[in-house]
Amino acid sequence: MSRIVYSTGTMLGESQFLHEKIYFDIKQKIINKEYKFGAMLPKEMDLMDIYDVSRHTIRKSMDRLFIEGYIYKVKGKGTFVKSVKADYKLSNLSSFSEIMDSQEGKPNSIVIEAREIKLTDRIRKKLDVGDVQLDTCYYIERIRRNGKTNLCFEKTYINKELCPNIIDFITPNVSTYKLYEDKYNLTMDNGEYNLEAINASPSIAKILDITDGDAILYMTARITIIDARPLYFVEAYYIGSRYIFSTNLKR
Amino acid sequence: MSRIVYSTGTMLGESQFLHEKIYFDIKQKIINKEYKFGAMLPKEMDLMDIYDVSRHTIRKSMDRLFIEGYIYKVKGKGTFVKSVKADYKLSNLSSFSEIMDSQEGKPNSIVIEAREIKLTDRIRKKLDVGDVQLDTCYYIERIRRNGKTNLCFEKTYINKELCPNIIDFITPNVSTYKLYEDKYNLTMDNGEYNLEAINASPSIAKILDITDGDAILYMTARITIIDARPLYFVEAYYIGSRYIFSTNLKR
DNA sequence: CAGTGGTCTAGACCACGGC
DNA sequence: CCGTGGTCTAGACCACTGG
Repeated sequence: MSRIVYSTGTMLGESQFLHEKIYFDIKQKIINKEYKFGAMLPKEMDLMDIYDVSRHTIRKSMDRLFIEGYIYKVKGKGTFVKSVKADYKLSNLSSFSEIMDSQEGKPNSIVIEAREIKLTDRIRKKLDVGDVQLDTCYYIERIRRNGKTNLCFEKTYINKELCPNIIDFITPNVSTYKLYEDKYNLTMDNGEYNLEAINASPSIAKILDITDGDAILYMTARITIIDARPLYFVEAYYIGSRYIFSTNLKR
Repeated sequence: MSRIVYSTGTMLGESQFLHEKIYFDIKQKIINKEYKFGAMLPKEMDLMDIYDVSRHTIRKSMDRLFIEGYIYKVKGKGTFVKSVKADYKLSNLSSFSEIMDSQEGKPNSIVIEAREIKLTDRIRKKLDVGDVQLDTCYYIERIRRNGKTNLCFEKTYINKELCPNIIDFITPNVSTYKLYEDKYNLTMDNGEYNLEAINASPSIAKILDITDGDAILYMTARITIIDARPLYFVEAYYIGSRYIFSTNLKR
């Protein structure tokens, strides 16, 4: 059994766990082309010797590399590096990416409104768990911008149960994301997204300072926490010519 | 150690593997509310007795239930059923879902064109692996419909290397999906999707029989096979008022 | 403190691919 | 046939939770 020899160069991550260290190390080697596209990785037995760990630990590292799209396996043959760059990590919950170079102008937002409102049936369906009866929720209306360019108009409906008094902390450029995580210790877990194309109505056009009928990417999403309780529901009107939604879907 | 007692009722799936049988069984019990929303599952030790298997096998079943969003775990406390229905299985590669009730009219398509074309630089970038030099690809132009209603106009660029002569098998309602899988034994693995909203150009409007300027959901996607080689690149113009794109993104 | 899930080991047998 | 990854077992120790 040899000693552990990890890749040199930029470290991708640290971990206290063997399987995660090995995952980072092999990922590093794939990125550094020490393991080239299409090539076969050392077989599990060899990796056991290389890292001086059990087979289970090797396989756990490989599982993660597989899920993230770096390798694939063929039973009876071996484990191979995918022939093209791949990182299937889903463009996480903040998955809208700007077309425009964000070199000039920083992302910022204008809060138009932040208050408690009565729930409509439509929104209640999105925020309700079933047994709890919600009457009100927090409502935030914002324009998101890049520098002085409008990007989208956004309405957010927040589950009051999960983050009481959150509107008291809302300021123009506060990250609601950070509020959820730090102030309320909530971890966002899943988002159900819907996207469609619509023509801007006169009122939306006015808010976004665009022309009536311009193409709008209308997105709704319900974001939930770890036990699947809805944290918030958001509807957003993205100016079509300024945003692209990107994602990876596996199999 | 007791004997295995599986759920009765509708079977969700069969498997030769213990971990998969247990996965199906627990999923069944969650759906049947034998394990209720928010409730704690039996601890791993108990599940080992219930199913008469080792801890590793139990944990493998639980891993899958976790990935698909049925359960969550809290270290030191236990494993719990998510409080709301959840199935995170990504709305797989055919993830466009119709708004319109598909009760009337069946999905069908009109092939406008199917031939071999020279690659432009733009398409080559999407289909190239790097070392191989592609000169041509297969090109298919289609209108997808539901009954007599147009849904989208679609241009597909297919990697010739992976499925030679595929255009000879293209007929109006053939499933290209099935061709890839059955005729060429290719398994689609991943898709990188981009979505944006645009106003219909005069030419697109004419093809889809809509009005100039109507909102269009313009989607491009590159679909790859297991070793990450691109199988095809597609660009599609979905009539905004008739389609919604839905997906789940985790964390 | 006891109880839970998370990590890790050492080993066995099987299924599939290719020679 | 051999070599590969896939399944499964039996057991150990650790880290976090809660009373």
